[in-house]
Amino acid sequence: MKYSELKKSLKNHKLRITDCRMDVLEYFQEHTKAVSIKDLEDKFQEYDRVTLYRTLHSFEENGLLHKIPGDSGSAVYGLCKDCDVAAHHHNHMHFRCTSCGSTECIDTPVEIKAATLPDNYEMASIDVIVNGICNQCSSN
Amino acid sequence: MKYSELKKSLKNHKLRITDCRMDVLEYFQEHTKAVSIKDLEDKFQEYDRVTLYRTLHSFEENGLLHKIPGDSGSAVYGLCKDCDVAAHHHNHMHFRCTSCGSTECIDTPVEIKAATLPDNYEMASIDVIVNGICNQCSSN
DNA sequence: TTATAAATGCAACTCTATTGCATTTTATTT
DNA sequence: AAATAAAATGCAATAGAGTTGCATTTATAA
Ligand SMILES: [Mn+2]
Ligand SMILES: [Mn+2]
Ligand SMILES: [Zn+2]
Ligand SMILES: [Zn+2]
Repeated sequence: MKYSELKKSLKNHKLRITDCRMDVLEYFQEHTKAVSIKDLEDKFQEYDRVTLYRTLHSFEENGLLHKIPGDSGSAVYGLCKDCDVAAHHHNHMHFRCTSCGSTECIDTPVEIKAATLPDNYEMASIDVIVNGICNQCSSN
Repeated sequence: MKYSELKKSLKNHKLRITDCRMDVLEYFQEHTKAVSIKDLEDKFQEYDRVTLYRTLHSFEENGLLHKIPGDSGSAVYGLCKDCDVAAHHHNHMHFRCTSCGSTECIDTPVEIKAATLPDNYEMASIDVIVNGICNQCSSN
């Protein structure tokens, strides 16, 4: 993605333009799989760990990234499609490969039927995580 | 649950009978909400933290407990219904209350239609996490 | 260009979880 | 009941993920 587009994206999400943010956003654009803080630390050794953490937080806060639930360990993040500063709104699911450990957003729309909850439970949102073997791993 | 029942349950799952395991298993039986290591540390100060961790691991390994995916922070565990040493098999969903932070297993069966995945992705299992307000919080 | 607010780097710190090893306990065999 | 082998426990040290405070630098707007 072009430099000017990245910049516009940051501005649209009310974020100041900094080297770190530009580089991290570009990195996300270039990768289909979800990204961990570890990935960023390895890739961007010129930035402090804390700055990378704060970059992820500001991106999440302002609707550029969403945190993807995982069993534990390190959190992973995926690019948002249509979220903004005001609110996140997602309806896609996530795929976690048990072979290579990668996680990715799956955009093929899935009908998630409103869950049947017991009385007095109010649903706000739903996360669906599919576990299995990803395309890359299944072809090896 | 009776002492003899707890004991039988441990034996059925190929686990040796120890004080810590008996107490922890009983604790899980008495609680409907998912339990964190923090809960156990607070409750069972007579056992070392490491022992509690190892208890959770052995229970998970042997089909007594399942780990419930969470955004991050500390892991939580729920009692298994019909799992054994050989394998876990779950088809229930989890409810996470955004007000009190609790997580619990929801047993009302939910039709989770096989997700439409892109080519060459193989699904093995699926986790559904519903976020919202739990019954206790909604009545306050 | 200057002023203000925000972002960064660094060090220290907290919290969660794991590992190694000596000791104790459990289950099994005699 | 006593001896044995295997497993569980406690303790200390270590590792890893993430956060906080503060001085310095940078981005934006006046
Ligand atoms: Mn996603
Ligand atoms: Mn459950
Ligand atoms: Zn894979
Ligand atoms: Zn609640």
